[in-house]
Amino acid sequence: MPELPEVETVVRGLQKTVLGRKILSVWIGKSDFIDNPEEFTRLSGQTIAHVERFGKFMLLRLAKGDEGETTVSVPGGQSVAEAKSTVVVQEYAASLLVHLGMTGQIASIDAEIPLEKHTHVSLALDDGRELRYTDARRFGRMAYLTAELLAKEVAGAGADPLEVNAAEFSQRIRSRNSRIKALLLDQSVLRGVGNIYADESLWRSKIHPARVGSKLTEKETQTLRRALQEILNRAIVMRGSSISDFLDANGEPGEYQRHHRAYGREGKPCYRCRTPIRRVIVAGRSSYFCPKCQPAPRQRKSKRRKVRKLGKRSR
DNA sequence: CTCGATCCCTGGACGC
DNA sequence: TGCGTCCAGGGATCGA
Repeated sequence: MPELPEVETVVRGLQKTVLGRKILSVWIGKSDFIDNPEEFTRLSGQTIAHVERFGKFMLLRLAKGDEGETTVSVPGGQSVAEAKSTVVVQEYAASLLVHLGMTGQIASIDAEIPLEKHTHVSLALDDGRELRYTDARRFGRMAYLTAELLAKEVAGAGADPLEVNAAEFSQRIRSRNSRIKALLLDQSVLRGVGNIYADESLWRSKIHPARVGSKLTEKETQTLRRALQEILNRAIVMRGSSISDFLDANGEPGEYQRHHRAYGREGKPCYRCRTPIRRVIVAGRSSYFCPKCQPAPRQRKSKRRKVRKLGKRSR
């Protein structure tokens, strides 16, 4: 499932293959995962001026006509190179947003190659290739966004886990009464973390997934932050995790799945203490953890039990 | 605010 | 061989 490292890997691939390419025409198959398929005709004639990642989203920034990225005007006299490093760039009139969901793949493919069964969008490019989006389960999402819509889209997003500093991370986690697993998965807390890297970072920092954010110590919180960043960075280097069917923009699988220490390892020995890894559902998601290294929190609110007992008695 | 449940969707695993 | 069932999960949504 594409999370931050997988999306980053795909983005880097696209930067090598589609940057500066002009979109000549648009083909759409099934469109129920597209916000506004009728707007996609606007893609024709536009040039892919920039490709970036925002959490688990990919943003293909578009420039009108034949202008390449080097001729895009940037407000405030910033150079394009500088603008790239800012978190949210707004100088492009429109962007194509792509979310890979569970099974989405996007890649530049030779136009001669027949469409795959679950290819739903194909953009003909000016180099004889096609930028194709393929997604069997259609849990992904695409949208043609004006600068205004993009601003709305990005408004409530959480911090980038790779850039967030100690103070902000602490504030975002320790101010909440949700379980840490839920917080890590919440894209309005941190953008880009999914089930795999949440479990991996919790295992690494020896924190049980059902611990409550506000009850983590500052030390634990910072250990978690460092673990998360190290794991994400390492996973990016390894081109992501290929479980199920993740492939990068070149159709290559990643390697990081070989380094998973918790995710998907139910019943297998913990790499630290040999205790069998367990799987529980937390925040509605499978959560893999070591019951010895990651001690469970003491009973969460006994509110339910108390209310019931007292209620019966007093009424 | 926080929770769990439900839905979306299809391929793959599993049981018979 | 084939069919039915269950499960996976990111995110939206809804009721408690």
